[in-house]
Amino acid sequence: MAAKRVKLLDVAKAAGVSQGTASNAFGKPDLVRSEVRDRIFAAAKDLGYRGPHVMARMLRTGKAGALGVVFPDNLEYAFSDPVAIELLRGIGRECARHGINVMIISAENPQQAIAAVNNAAVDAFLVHCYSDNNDIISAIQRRNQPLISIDTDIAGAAGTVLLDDHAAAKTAGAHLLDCGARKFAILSLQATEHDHFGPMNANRVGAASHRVVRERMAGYHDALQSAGIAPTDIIHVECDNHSEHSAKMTVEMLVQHPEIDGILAMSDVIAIGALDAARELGRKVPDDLKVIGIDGIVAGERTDPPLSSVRQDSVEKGRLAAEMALGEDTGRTIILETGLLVRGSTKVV
Amino acid sequence: MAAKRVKLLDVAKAAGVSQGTASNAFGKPDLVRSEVRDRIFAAAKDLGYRGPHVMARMLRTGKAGALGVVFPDNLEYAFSDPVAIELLRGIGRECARHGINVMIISAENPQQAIAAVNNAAVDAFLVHCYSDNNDIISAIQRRNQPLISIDTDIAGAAGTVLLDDHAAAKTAGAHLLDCGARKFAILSLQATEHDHFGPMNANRVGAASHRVVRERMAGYHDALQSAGIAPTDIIHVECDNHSEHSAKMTVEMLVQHPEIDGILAMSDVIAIGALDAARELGRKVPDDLKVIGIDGIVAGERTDPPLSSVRQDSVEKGRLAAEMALGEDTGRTIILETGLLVRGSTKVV
DNA sequence: TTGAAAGCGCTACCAG
DNA sequence: CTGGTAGCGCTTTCAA
Repeated sequence: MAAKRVKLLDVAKAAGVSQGTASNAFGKPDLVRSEVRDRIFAAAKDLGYRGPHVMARMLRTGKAGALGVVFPDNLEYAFSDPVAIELLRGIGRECARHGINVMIISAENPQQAIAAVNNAAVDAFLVHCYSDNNDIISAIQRRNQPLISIDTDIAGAAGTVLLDDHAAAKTAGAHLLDCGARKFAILSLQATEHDHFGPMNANRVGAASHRVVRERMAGYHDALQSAGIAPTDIIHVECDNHSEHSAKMTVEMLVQHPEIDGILAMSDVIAIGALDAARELGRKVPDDLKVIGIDGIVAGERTDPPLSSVRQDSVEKGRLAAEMALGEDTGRTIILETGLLVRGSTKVV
Repeated sequence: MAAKRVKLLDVAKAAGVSQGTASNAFGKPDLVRSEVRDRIFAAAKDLGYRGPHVMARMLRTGKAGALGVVFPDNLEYAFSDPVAIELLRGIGRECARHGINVMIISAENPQQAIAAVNNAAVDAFLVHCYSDNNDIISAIQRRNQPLISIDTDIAGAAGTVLLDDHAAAKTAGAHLLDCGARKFAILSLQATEHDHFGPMNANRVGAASHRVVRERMAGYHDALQSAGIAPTDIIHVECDNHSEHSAKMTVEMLVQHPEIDGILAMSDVIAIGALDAARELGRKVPDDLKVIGIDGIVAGERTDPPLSSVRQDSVEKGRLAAEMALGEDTGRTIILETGLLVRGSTKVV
């Protein structure tokens, strides 16, 4: 029951060596003659010593052996969004390579999240967020440890990993035009820190503070503009990043604007909801209505019809972020490639 | 750049109080007169003090403020299996309620995993595994901290959360019988520490050391036995828990045993692969062939046809495990309910 | 309320 | 290679 009792000094005494040597036997075995080492291990086993105390070692060395991962925009996001999970998979893989654990900063609300950040024994932080004006991010910065930002630019970050979101969205828009769509709707991710789900007016569209939303919006508009379609000709709807919610929004939208024949969704999760909505309304995809997402999640292979998308490699994104956090060179920004993924929701294949 | 420079003592001196009082100002504000407290905070801000040093606090208090989660059977499992992710969601939710972070123990191989366990500053471990004879588990036990086991019985655990796997499988078997299936295949999860994927002979079936496999197997056999179907009349195939793999196994199996009209899969992931295989071979589900999984994952709603299953509440399973780890009462075993989920893969609905 | 001082257990340094 | 020892930064007695 009792916590850790016997300590290194006890072992050292029992083995007739100094504490320093005992420490080396565990931490740097090569520095200790094998004969002495065996004696130390024997004494340790004898006394029931469980190995160096983790927290004491941390304090002494200043290394936590863990990377903190934070999702300031949505604290439940880590284990609910498929893209976040791919990100974590990449992070986990790279951390494993380095013998480092992954700490998920978990909290119920932003205030708790700040405390969670302050209590986390980690060597660096990986932050996935949509914008950088955020108390949680400030709290992380105050810790003065390397901070890698994913999908946003954070001033002073030790590294940044991003997509070319503008290009990705432009690709999606161009593809729908190619497929013959002419009357468009954009299903946007949440545009600012405060949600305003539902139809977006021009003000709201312009107010997007989330970098990802701003860039993708501009990319869509760019693509459509080149076909003579102005932003004011486009229906904009802000959706929560859940298929159920986007399905509901899409139903309302399609009822009110039955002329829409092309839906540009800022995430595959949102796009999948749009497909559900289309099915519910009896709209034929891709004949009547074309739908394309962004992300290229695996679930998109199994939808009915399979979802076209602009894929990104989220696993690699996470891996790179972790690599930067664990590496030396600082201040770099990596921009990942994206690519068109044509499936049944835009074209009969 | 430099690490944390100014320390509590500096702040205390600057504010003209003792270190103890300064500590209290941060940790137990109520014990310090507000006037003094303000002076301390002012000094802190002045000197650029960033708040108590996490590792030092840990060493002193012995609390890590984090729960460790380990998947000894498959270290990549955490971020790839949908059931594991639900588990993590539940764990994350409960930890958030308690202001505790979640540490995922990550490693590339079992040996590294032992090091990862030993380096993890956590207050307790949550272990999801199929069987308990495992070096990683021994390493965790050596840490002498509360250990909650999920889906297996581990001797000496501070708590255990399980399903009634026997009943769950029996339910699945009985349902397929109800639906008219008469010639069965069981797609098993990996049965022992060492994989042996492919057709299982009676020896292999009997050798299952993984508790979940043993129980589910017995449950299936039980159900079918009552219809006069002996275990020897059943085709058994051991599958990796990936749809691609189970699809391949299922194709081979159905080619060799075209008479099969009922597939009992030990997980939904495996069952989804079986559906893919059936489609590939042009078998009509559910008319020609009925398929049922276990788990009730969300993805099963979107397969073609939607997947019948015996659902479990994995989120709640994780939440309960975390609750036990964070709570006081020790040694309990919780057995969660399961329930039949009828969808299109067994019955025209 | 506040102050003084004792460690938490270890690793890294320096001397031999 | 090995021994001695300082000190990582904090919280928490215990006394005043």
